[in-house]
Amino acid sequence: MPSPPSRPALRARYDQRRRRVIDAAAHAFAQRGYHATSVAALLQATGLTAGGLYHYIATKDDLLMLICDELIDPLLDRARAISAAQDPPQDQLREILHAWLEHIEAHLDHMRVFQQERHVIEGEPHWHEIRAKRREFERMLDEILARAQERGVMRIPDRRLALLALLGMVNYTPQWFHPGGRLDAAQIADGYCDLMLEAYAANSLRGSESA
Amino acid sequence: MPSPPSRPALRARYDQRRRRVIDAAAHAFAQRGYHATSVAALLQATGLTAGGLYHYIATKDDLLMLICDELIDPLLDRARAISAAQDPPQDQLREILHAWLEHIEAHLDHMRVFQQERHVIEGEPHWHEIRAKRREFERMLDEILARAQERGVMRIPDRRLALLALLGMVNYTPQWFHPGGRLDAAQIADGYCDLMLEAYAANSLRGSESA
Amino acid sequence: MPSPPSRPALRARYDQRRRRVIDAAAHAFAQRGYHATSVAALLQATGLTAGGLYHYIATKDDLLMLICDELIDPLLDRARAISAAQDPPQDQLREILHAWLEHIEAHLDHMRVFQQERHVIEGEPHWHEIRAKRREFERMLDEILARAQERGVMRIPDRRLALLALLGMVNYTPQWFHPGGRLDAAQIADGYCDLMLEAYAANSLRGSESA
Amino acid sequence: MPSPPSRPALRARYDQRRRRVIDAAAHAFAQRGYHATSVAALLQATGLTAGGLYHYIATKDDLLMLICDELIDPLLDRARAISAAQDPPQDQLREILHAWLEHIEAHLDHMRVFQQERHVIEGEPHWHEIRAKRREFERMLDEILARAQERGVMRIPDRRLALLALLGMVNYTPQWFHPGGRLDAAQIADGYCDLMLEAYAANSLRGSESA
DNA sequence: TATGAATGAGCCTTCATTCAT
DNA sequence: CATGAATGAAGGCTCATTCAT
Repeated sequence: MPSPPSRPALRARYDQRRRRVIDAAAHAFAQRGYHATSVAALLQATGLTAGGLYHYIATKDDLLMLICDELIDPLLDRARAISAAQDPPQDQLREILHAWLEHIEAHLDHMRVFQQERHVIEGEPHWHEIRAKRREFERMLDEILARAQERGVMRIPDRRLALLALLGMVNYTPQWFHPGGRLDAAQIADGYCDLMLEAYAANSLRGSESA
Repeated sequence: MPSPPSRPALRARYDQRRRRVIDAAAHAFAQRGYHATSVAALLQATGLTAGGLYHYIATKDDLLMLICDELIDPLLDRARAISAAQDPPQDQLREILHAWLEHIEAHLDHMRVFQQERHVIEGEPHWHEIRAKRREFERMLDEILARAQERGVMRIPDRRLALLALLGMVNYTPQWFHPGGRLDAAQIADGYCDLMLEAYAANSLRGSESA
Repeated sequence: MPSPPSRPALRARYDQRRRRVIDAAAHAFAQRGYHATSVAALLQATGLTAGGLYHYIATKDDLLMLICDELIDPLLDRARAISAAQDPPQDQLREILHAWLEHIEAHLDHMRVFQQERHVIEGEPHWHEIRAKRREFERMLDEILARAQERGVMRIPDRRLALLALLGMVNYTPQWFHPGGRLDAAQIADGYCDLMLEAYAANSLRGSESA
Repeated sequence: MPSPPSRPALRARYDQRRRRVIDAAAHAFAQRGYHATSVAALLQATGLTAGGLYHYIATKDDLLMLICDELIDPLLDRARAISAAQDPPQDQLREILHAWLEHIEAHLDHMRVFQQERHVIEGEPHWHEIRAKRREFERMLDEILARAQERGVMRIPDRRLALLALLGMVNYTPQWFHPGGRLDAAQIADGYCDLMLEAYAANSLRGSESA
């Protein structure tokens, strides 16, 4: 893998082609799995030859990391922005879920790969960076729930479990979501948000009764 | 793979050893992943030799199917029993979640493997049987939700999404659950059950207001 | 590369076959060079298949180290014995040269490989051990020269240069020696020994004159 | 590889750059070995681009031949001159050794490559020319020894072995020589020359005694 | 019965060289 | 002239599985 060209004009073309390679790989990995996708299959999918592919990536593993990398950063940025704006926590929750599910919708293959190839990803040297970003994202979610509790908007018996339930339902989404289906990202986000807000509504009848 | 011994005394010992092989494999696959676990590693983990291992299994893939097989049937049986007994749907939901999470707790490695190695499992000829069982389980869950709706116990805006959310949170559990931790299977089951019941409570304040 | 069998009977057969592999590789490397000898060529030379070869070695590089390893130790042992026995230094020199050249004669291919593939060998992690042994051997040679000087048997203007000249002529030998030729190892050893003893004879005419 | 420019002004610049390429390659090959030095490394060392490099050479192998070619001819010319001038053979030996070791000193990298990459060089079609020149050089050395014997200046028990010993010590020199060290080319040449003259001195005491 | 040496197709990757731009 | 993306054959190596002993 030679270093990318530094001249801007060439660099742009290089980046574009590289992106195409990464997306094609994400699609193939999502479809058939990382291990079942041979480099030969990637060559066919990209139309490149063996040597050509390795202009854009260092390793088949590396390809996996590239898929994951470009996945996390943009979502993390949006989450930070939402978290920084001091909207009411229930609004923040909805916004972050919308961002998240739109991200899943936009990068469905990448998300599927990220979910499914944990063992490979965790074996990479890069892994700790990805995990750190993941944790930051989860911490922001948790803080929203905490603020909702503090402000009396939600009453959550076990916040850790609530967070894990939320992570579970969202992370499972790529496994069944298919674009153009009955539900779009926004509807799913609203569904999950309502689910959480209703479940832990501070002023629910049962909530009031048990108080 | 020679056929198992037919004399009962020998058959018992055979079955016991085979179970030990399957469990060891489940542990290794859960820890390192199916592809990263070589047959050689399995040999070391079981203390068997190459020839010895293949007395108990036909194939490495086959091992994966064995792990999955013994996983689904007992849970499916319990679910059928719960479903057949005509308890109130909210009780059925709680019972099935308890059964489910106890199953996860008891077969944590197997569950992790089942979740993580989808691509391999889906490539097996056996796969359609497993999928059929899986779908039966999900259908039973769905029917409980449907009955709860019919009887006015729950008011679910989108039952498909509610089901998928539930599947997501439970299926995600093996990824973070660790035995002897703060929460046991029963507590998690109750947490999820409450979450669902509260979220879709028919007589919630907000539910009534928005109606 | 599986670990070698521990049962003595099997171990013997294993060691014998392994030796045959190493010798065949040494021959091929000596003939065509390390890089020009593909693993496929090694397979043909040994009659093994790809997987079979890798029962005996870990790596093609490893093979090179095996060739070198078994080369140095026996000679070093003989040199130590000669060095320990406190014969007159001129006898020690002759003995060590005989041992050395017989070693070259007996392991001609290995020696050629060792001389010719320096760059590969020096890149190996094992390299520092080999270098240490090599240096010990050279130090023993140097000590013999030093003792010869001390005892007035030789008068050496520049002992370092004398040692390097000796190393040069012996190390060059594998490049032209061919078994069954006009000169055998003993004759060459004597030739080199005489060359050194005459060149630095303490009581030579010119030596005396210049003193 | 386009043909070099024919206009003299351009040709000079071309030759100069080409020389720089060859020297850089010699340095890299000497340092890391021919096979371990990729063309990419050569590009970095020279500052050229792939296309650029191939203006000056036809092939990576070709580069090796260029390194060797410019190595032998000048030394051979000097040797011929020394051989033609009918000085006493002991003076010729000294002169040729001085020329030789100065050549080594001046082209240390090239000499190292020539010594170390025998297998590659011998695979080249060009090889027979180089070998012919090499042999001519060795024949001239041998003739000097023969003349010394004829004239009674030296008494050499085995002239072939004496020649091989000399070739060995000189050819080994590039492996340990380092410019600016304790010994310069002239001192080494004298050391080797004295070594040979003393070893085979016709009128040595022991020589006379043993006769 | 139990062993472990052997199989061999297929894997990922490299790199000297070319040629459209 | 110069560029650097692309070539593609060949490389070393793996590993689930078999079977002679």
